[in-house]
Amino acid sequence: MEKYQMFFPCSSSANYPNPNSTNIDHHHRVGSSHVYTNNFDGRVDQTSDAFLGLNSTITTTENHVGSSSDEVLVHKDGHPYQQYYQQHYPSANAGMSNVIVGADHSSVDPHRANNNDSGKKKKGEKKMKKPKYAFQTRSQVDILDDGYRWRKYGQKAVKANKFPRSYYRCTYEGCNVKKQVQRLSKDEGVVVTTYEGMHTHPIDKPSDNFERILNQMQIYTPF
DNA sequence: CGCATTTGACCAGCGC
DNA sequence: GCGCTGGTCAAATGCG
Repeated sequence: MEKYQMFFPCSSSANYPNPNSTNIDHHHRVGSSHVYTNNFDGRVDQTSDAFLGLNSTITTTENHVGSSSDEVLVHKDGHPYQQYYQQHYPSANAGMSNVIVGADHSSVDPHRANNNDSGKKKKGEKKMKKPKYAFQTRSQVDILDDGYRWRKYGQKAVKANKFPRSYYRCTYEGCNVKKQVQRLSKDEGVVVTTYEGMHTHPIDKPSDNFERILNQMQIYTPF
């Protein structure tokens, strides 16, 4: 079951290509309006403006970093998730051609979320940054069953997107993992799930959750 | 009854 | 300073 967890941004496993680790300290910081899509044939396609309107600010200029803008980080030598996934799920490659996309180190609730509670941030404290990982999938359902239990805590209309963004938090006690789910307005079939933080506990439904996600995906060709 | 969802209010950061 | 936007809170509501 760990293996599922490792693919998601929630594991602290050393096998997971953690963007915070030295493995990726030569990562290439790309413009915030770019997204990398796996092809699993060794290429990493760069598509423009595909980070989904996840934040409207990221679609404006390349070096602009707004309050909530996302800096998409990719591994210098290709996509780490791609490599990891190929290693562990070689049989499912076909279904993964539409999957993600990118990780970022955007700012996270600088005023409240001091990692795990109550929130009040001390004056002068620097913004905390947590890695975020965005999964772009083509799916009829918004919520992909990743095996964890989530509680919805908010929903917001997003600029330039007719679909609202939903905010979820892991319900496991002490676990502060969050995710955002949003459907693309320019392609209603595409759902973007952004994970933030790391789970501090085993998966709740350890069975076949990852395969289930794959089954919910359809092949996505950007153009 | 307990838990999850909805939704308006609130707050902070940013650009102008 | 003001308005806009994203993110969160929390009371109200819904549901099994």
